[in-house]
Amino acid sequence: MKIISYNVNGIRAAITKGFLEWLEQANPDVICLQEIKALEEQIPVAEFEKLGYHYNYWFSAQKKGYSGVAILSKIKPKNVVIGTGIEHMDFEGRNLRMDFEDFSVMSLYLPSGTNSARLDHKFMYMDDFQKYISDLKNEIPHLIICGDYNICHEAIDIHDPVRNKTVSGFLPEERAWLDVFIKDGFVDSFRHFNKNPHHYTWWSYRAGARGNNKGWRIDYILVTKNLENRLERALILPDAKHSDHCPVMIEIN
DNA sequence: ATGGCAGAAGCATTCTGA
Repeated sequence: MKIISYNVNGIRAAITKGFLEWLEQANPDVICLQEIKALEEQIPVAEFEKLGYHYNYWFSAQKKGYSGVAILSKIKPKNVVIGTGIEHMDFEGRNLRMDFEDFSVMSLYLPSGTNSARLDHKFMYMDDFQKYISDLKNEIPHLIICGDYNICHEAIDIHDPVRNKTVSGFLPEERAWLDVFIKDGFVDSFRHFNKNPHHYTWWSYRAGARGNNKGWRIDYILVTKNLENRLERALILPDAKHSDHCPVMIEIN
């Protein structure tokens, strides 16, 4: 089973850049999207149906054109959960889950900390998300959390760890949170197979950052440890260029 | 230390991103 996670930075803009053709080629069974920046009625959902994605769920933010996540699946889920049930984590459309026979797949868009108010919100989200997942693992022991965590884990996950140590996304407190979150029961699927530096999933649009590979690795597919021995592959797909992020992928048996 | 680019709303410019 192939699972992809992709922050598309606006699904409509991504489609104008060939996202649908890419999706047909990549052909995942399940794709988790973040930053769809659209309401369901603004999205050409029939195009996804044509590609075999018959189980599509879109969770938009209350604010038009902002944030929002989705999961598209070729496989019928047993159950779908929209949001966490906690208001401050749900009003911006950041969390969606599909339960399949022997594991669940979540699409997560963790807030960014662009200013001090948003950073406070991000930390609150992180704290409550950690508790939410800690409880959820009792109910759903086999869990795959795909998404944009807006946090680089380690120094090798960013092109310039010195310059960015006071920038949200690479703050010591954010990195420590992600470190504990992972160590408390998850495997970072990409790092399970690849320990090398210079692999990123987001680049600024500015100053030729992508061409110079000055990026950050902030998109992850974390799987619970009980799924580790079922991982067959994990890749970053930097050739897909419909967004300032690129997709990440796993194959799991 | 600063700026640089892009998507979307809604129609000029503002907000947001990380």
